[in-house]
Amino acid sequence: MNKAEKTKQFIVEMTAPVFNEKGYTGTSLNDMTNATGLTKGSIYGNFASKDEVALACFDYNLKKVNTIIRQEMDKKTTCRDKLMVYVHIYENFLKHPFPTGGCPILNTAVEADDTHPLLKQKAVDAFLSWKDVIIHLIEKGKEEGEFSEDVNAEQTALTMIATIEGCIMIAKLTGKMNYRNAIMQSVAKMVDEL
Amino acid sequence: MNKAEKTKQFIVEMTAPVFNEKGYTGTSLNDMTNATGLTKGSIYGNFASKDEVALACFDYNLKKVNTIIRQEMDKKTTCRDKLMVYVHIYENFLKHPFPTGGCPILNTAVEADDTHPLLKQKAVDAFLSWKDVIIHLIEKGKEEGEFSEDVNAEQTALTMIATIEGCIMIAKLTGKMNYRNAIMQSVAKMVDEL
DNA sequence: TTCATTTTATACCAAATGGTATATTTTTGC
DNA sequence: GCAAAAATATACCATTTGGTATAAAATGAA
Repeated sequence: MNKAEKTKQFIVEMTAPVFNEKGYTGTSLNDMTNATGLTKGSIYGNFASKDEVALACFDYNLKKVNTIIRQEMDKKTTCRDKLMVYVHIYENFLKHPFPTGGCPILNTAVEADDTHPLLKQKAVDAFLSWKDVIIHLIEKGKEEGEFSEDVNAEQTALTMIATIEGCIMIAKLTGKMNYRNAIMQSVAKMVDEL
Repeated sequence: MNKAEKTKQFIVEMTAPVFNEKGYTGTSLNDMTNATGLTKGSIYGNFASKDEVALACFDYNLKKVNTIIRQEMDKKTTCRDKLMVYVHIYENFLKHPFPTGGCPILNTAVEADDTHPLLKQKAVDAFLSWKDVIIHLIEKGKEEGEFSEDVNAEQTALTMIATIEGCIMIAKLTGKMNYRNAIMQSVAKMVDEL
């Protein structure tokens, strides 16, 4: 990894939290120079535009979440326990190196309507792949006799994600940890009843 | 209602969808003059700042949602049917005069972190009052023997709201109506099992 | 109808925005 | 250790930002 690649990585690492907190429009080039300590020229020497940095930051933030989830899932053996990882992670996400500003999918989905199609597409892809992970876990659980055969995998996946994302929004909005715990308990019940 | 009040109302009506779609930071004074056809001077003759317009727009958008919900609820008699109103409204919200850009609570919650405290406070208040409405409906349903006594009203309210908001986010992100329907079906099941 | 008051438009402001051309420094292969 | 290449900083650019002073026009009570 040469200097340029290191700096590129550095810029992403330092600005990713800012983009996730303030959003694409809310983050200015000034914010980016402040976060990195670099100058505009330096940033534009490594990236073609603000957009390009924002896209790289989304990937970085998403990868951060996905790494945590995969790590925790690998520790579990049953499909039910693997699904429960979502509950446990969001129940005490302070213990994990979670991206500052919350879920990048939620943040991007809400901000990037028609204004930032590339960013929105990344959010769509991330959501669909998350849904697939859950669906496959449920189908595998069915095959292995862990879950009931008449569980609707896609509906369950969609509802789980919706509830978790809503939970993140509410927790961030109100700051109430017991709200978050109550909602995640419902998700746990949902997984239990599969 | 004199001219000034009419214009104020007009400005809010025309800019409310823009604020809800593009967010506070994403909406410029230019957007506001375009949406209204008025000039900056005219807008600033009726409002002290962009903030003040944004706050009025949030109230306007929220009232729009709440009016629809209250109207539909008044048509129902049982607590279960009243709770189901949320399901039916979001299942085919195209039939209702829903604010452009989706749920103002969700949009504001995600954007207004620490940057716009007044806007955030409005979102918090709106959320809490929504939660209270559901809690009261559940408690009333318990009293009237409609729901089981051991239902946790607050947990149910929180989970319902989380799922609905997550549903709105997913529907807007993917544009898939069947995703939305699947999730709302889960909410319906939740209300059914009370 | 008049005239004071309110409402709207014009023309401006400083600051911040995203971006770039160029100069300077730092790496890096030899 | 040195030149070529790459990375970074400086200084600038046009445009847009939120906002305002002031002039023009519309309104409304007498």
